[in-house]
Amino acid sequence: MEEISYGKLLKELRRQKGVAQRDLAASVGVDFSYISKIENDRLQPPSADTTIKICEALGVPNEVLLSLSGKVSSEMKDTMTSSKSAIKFLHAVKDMQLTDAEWDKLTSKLKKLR
Amino acid sequence: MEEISYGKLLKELRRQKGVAQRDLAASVGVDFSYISKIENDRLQPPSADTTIKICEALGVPNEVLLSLSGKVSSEMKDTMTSSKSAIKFLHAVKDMQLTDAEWDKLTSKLKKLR
DNA sequence: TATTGAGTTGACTAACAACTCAACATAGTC
DNA sequence: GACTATGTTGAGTTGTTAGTCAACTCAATA
Repeated sequence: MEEISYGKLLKELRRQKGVAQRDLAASVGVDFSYISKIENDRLQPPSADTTIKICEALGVPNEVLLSLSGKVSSEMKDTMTSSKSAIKFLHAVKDMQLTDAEWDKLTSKLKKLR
Repeated sequence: MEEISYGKLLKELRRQKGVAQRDLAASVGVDFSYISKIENDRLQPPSADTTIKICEALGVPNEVLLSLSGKVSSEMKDTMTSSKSAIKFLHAVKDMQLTDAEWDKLTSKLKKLR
């Protein structure tokens, strides 16, 4: 089950919406040539923040591209490293190597926490 | 409840073991002057990888200093961004702004998952 | 008092991330 | 066949991270 690259997916999404690289770049706030390189996988995926803006500009959920980018927003990093308990959790999680199903279970447990 | 700084704790741990900065630095693989600056909080805590080496050199669990460093190993980052489900979890967690107690609860739920 | 061991400090740097800028190619259209 | 819209490429830029190097201080000891 090959995973599609960030670039290929971005190109596909952008074309689906019928948006030009320049227009997308303008609404995201980057140079259009950067978009080109990203789409052709010449560069690493953009920062989490830029990816989020891209998703917003294209009207797709952030997660679509974020999960392919392998990046975490600085905000997110702060959330996860702000307390010892959070870091302990991270370690436990790393040691367990959760499956997707387990992640989902954990998310629902999380929501029941309040 | 003031939290001790990374530097202060490192200095304390190192002295407890009776190790000189130069010796610690040598076994970690950094310049000894770097250790000095870290201990006096002149620089930000080292990378997660270096912190782990420091803990190993001093014979204390990684978590002791890692939790104060506010950093996440690249390995950890991979764990957290490797799947869409994990990323969904991260978003849910960010939105909730968990307390320490809640993190601990979540960790115990995590352990009961298997 | 010279030397040795330990720690501190300022200035500098290498590597990387996340881009920009300018030039060019290519296809359609007036 | 010039003009326009779109995309690609190479080289360079900016900021940050994670340190290094050389010079110094201070205390103990031979």
